[in-house]
Amino acid sequence: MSKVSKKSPTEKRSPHQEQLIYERIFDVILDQKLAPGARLTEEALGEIFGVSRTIIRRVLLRLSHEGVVEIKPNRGASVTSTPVGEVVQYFEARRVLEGALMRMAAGRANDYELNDLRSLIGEEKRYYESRTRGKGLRTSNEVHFRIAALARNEPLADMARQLISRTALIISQYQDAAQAACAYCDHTALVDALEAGDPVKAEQLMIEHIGHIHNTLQLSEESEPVDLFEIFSDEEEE
Amino acid sequence: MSKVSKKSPTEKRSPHQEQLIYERIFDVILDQKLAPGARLTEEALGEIFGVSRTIIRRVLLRLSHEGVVEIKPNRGASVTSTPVGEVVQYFEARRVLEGALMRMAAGRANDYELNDLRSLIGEEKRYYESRTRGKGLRTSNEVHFRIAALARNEPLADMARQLISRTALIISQYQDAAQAACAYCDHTALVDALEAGDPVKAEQLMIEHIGHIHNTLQLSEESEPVDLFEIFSDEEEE
DNA sequence: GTATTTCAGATTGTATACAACCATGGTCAA
DNA sequence: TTGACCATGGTTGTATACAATCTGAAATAC
Repeated sequence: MSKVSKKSPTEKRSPHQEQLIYERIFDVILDQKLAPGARLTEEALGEIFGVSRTIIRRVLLRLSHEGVVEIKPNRGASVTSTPVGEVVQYFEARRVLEGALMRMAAGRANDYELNDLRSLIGEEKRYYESRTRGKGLRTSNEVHFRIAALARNEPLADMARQLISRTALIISQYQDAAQAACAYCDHTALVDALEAGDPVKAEQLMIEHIGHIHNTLQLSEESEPVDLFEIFSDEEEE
Repeated sequence: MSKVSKKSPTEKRSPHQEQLIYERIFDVILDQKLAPGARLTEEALGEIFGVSRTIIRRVLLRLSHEGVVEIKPNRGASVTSTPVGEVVQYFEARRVLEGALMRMAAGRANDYELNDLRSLIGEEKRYYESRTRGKGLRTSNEVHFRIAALARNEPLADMARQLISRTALIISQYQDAAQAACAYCDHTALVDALEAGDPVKAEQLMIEHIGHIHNTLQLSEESEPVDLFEIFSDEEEE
């Protein structure tokens, strides 16, 4: 009864099936249909996607390596819940990495790539205006992915990709849907700076843009998993 | 007959067995006992370490995710061989990342951490003087790991770790054993800069240090897998 | 009534069986 | 001799069986 996507026999044994499952799970998490902390049991996922636990296990392993899910020994996988205190580190990391990439990318993009980026930003705008949260967030990521690729440094771009994906999870955890509106305005400015080819300005804009995203988050600690020890620790000692 | 390390019954089912196997394989690669391109068959490794292919598979998956081995569908895993042309990207990536980390770490280390680093560098020096190549390389990595940790930014430090490991593989591929001598001199200067707390100077030293390492590599393309197309491509067109 | 123990259900950990696939070498025809 | 074809051995891909482990609740003792 819970078979969400019973595969048609024709697409069985597709070589990308693992990739597809990976994306489906990640999408569901970004859409907040699976909240941070939610458990991902292997058998259930296997049944949903019509494969054995073996495949699911590999997908979960990959997701865990990218920090999107956490795997605890004998306890299985659950969607990563980022403590408020660690959020700032991820945004600092993005400023450092994507700032550097932006500096390297300035002036290196050809017209084709720039047009491509601008049309992608148009798409992003439409998603946000139609309140399609998950899709918008993913398109926004794609913009950052492509900018990272323009620096022509595979290892750095790979790391940026990881970091951007990981941050998307944080955003979906801490951002009110209403706040998500204005990312694409910044993005247009970023592309303009790339075209102009001023490395210092380009880096500065990226750093500010990431700061803007960071500022839209509601970093209150209310619904955090409570640490009872911390709460009671200094009650009598003062 | 090929059972290298038949486990004693007492250490069976150790929770770290996977981690141990991971390290053993990585060590062997860094010691150049397994050259780039060498195949790693699952069954053989399983027999060697006394576990089933299941475990080996996970280890290989992890190694591949870190870029140390390459897994091709239906063809299995082999030690990654980095083309000469990509080497420069890895070193550029390290300059960017570790430079930033060094800037962030400057002045943040306490005396305990500094002493720890200095004694580690002493160890490193001994390994290099006694011509223990693999051990020396790994200790050298450890110095970089710890410096990265001093910036107090987990995500960035994690990425630096990945990059450093990956670069170690490149070094073992392209560096003559004889050239490996002088890393620890630079390292002492790095620690001094951290203690002094001058971010700009600290970053500059790290960038230069990584440049030094890069310069010791023998980046000739002799034993590279030859691309016949490239060789013959412009012969008649000029 | 509280705390401890114990047991059942559910879930993950590992090994293994079998299917799918690829590479190699040999055979045969041109 | 060259090229295509096919068979075979070895290796990976996937599913599944069983063992180990954890969780939670009921039962028992105090």
